Amino acid sequence: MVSTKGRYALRVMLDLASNNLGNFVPLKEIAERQEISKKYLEIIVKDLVKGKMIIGSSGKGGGYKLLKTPGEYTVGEILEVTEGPFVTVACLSPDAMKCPRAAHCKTLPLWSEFDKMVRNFFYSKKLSDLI
Amino acid sequence: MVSTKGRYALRVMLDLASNNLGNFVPLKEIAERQEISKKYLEIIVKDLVKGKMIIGSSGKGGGYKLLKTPGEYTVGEILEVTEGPFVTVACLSPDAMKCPRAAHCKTLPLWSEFDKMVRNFFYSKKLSDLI
DNA sequence: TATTTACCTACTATGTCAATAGGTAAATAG
DNA sequence: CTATTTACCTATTGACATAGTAGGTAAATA
Repeated sequence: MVSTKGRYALRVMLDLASNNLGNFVPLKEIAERQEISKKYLEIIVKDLVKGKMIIGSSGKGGGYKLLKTPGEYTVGEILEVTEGPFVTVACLSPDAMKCPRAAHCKTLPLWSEFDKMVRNFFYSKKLSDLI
Repeated sequence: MVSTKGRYALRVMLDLASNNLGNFVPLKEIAERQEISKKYLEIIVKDLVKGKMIIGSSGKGGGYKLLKTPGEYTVGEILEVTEGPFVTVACLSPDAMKCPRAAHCKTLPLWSEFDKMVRNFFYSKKLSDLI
């Protein structure tokens, strides 16, 4: 299940890509266009800044801006920056304790294959594919 | 994210498929073999019974039994019976209020395509593929 | 200096997950 | 007919995540 955080992040990135005239775009404008609470978006863009997806500038004339062209972003990296690593099953989480049943678990290969498919799907979609 | 409920359900079904000698298998045995709390499994098998995946019989000599051959179950139906319908994004949930942005939403087709892929993945896997 | 913007810490209501607790009803073996 | 075994039932709980809100400070510009 993809949460609002990841979905909104993608919409922010798309909004910036569409209104990308080289200028900084204030979050207020994005919030209005996307009809999402500005307060909540603050949390999300913070993650995007930390993950080097966008850059922010304070003060008058400030706002947010993409760091690369829309073709250079994948949907996968945008989602991972905001939602954490793609792990559809706890057994496959990097920080999960090693399951003693893993070696002979009949279901693990299924989850592993699924995980791989999901990752591949999102990493093969570019931000520019959605414009 | 697939929860323990769905994962355990799949393991119960596989356990029944492997110990399927036509007899009823007591939950206690399944719980011991799978190293899962019997109490928690009760909730899960209840869903499986309600979803017509298995049948239960009380009293001595009782337990649970598959209703069909392992080749006639898909992983998808087992997961849906225990975890509810496959919906990776709230916007696509059947009981979600219709989003007014849906018509011109740039991201909706992506989620829709993803959902379809997930569904197709799990419905093309048979229980017998995991034995 | 006033205004606009990002950026920061903290808080909260609601819901889901992953169980646990303590029973009742049904079926069979002796 | 009684004891045992099994499924089946309702309710509760602690921990955590989700989806925000509240109220500020710092930075940059006009």
